[in-house]
Amino acid sequence: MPIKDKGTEQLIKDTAKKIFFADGKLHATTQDIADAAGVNRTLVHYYFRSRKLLFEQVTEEAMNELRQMMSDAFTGKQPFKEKLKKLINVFMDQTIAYPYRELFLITETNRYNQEHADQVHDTHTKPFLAEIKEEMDKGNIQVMDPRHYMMNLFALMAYPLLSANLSKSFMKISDHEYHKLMKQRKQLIFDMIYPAK
Amino acid sequence: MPIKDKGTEQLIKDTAKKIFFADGKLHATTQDIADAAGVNRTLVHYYFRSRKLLFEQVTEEAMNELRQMMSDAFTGKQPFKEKLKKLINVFMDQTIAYPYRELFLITETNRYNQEHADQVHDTHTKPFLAEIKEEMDKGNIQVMDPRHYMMNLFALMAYPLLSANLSKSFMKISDHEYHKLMKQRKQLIFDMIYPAK
DNA sequence: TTAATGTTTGACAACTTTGTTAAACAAAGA
DNA sequence: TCTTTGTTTAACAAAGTTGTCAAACATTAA
Repeated sequence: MPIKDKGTEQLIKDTAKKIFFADGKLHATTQDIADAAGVNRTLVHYYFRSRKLLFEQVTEEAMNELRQMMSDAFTGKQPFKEKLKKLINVFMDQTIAYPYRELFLITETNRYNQEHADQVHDTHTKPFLAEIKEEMDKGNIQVMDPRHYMMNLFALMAYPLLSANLSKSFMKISDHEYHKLMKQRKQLIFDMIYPAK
Repeated sequence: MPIKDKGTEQLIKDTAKKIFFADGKLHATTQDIADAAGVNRTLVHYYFRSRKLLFEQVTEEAMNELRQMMSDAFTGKQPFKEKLKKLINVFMDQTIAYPYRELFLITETNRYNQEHADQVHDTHTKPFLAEIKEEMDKGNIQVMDPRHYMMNLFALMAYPLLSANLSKSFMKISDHEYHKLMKQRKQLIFDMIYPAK
């Protein structure tokens, strides 16, 4: 009995992620994905049954990665400052590799009148917000609604990479220069969001 | 001779903008647009010749709006602080009305291997960056690469509205509450980016 | 009223994209 | 070897999307 080959299935999924999350080609067809993966398009249907199911699986896994990142960064007993550093480090690395991941999630939920958009089931955000609140009470960070603090953090991390092409055009920055700027942002964001006293 | 009717043409364009920029439905077809506008799909071709030309026109106008906003906010002799307030006010209002406008521009340029993505021809960004630099020299705002400052500003304004559905899910915020948070952000962003001494 | 011009519609053609099927192929156990 | 099971392919079918056309309709000038 032949071993069920995980190779091709994984290849298709990884290629789809590359096209959606890294290249930002949200309008890619199953043919585009198959071509990029170097396989026959029928295999997409063989492994995933339909385009929609492939999309759902990719979406689901991207959501899990997001949750996992939150969980990894915010469990354990290190001080808030260290957790924050870790979060920025991991999320920025992910966003550099996959700048359009959130964009994909957003457009996919917008696509079908956000029926099942609400069931996210994340258990780590609440403790995160609570820790932010504590840190404000301690006087370590600027006082505001912790939800604003969280939005600011993710905005500063995600948006410049998301809008890279637009920003490069407007500010006339070369690819090389832009990359250099992005590398500086981990530290810069930390300093903005957790200022030295 | 009948007057060339600008009504229907404008209606189609406005509807397209509503679907793309406000609803974030980037995969909308010409049929979707025609239905939403309540007109026959053939009219889309009558007025715009092809789907691609409609898209290009919508893209072009969105880019012009962005440039216009920069120009409006950054010409004149008011102090930097006032210009900044004005920019935040106008851009936030635009982004609340059209949260997905930039997202549309980004995905459309990603779609066709960014051939003509570079020709933005914006003349207001450079003076803007220069004014930021001046303000840093005066000690009024935190010293960093002015381009980072600009990216931070736009990130803080655009991202929370862009990712509203995602944020609402993760933080379990209702539509009503989210709207309230967004209204607070004009002031909050100004305070972050131009802190009182 | 009639002619001219612009607008709107439905029917149809062309093309693209998705999904299905049967057959060929490959690997491994009996 | 032969059978079984899983994998890959090409051909085809179905659906969706875009684009064209001729005819109907509306408005205004002559």
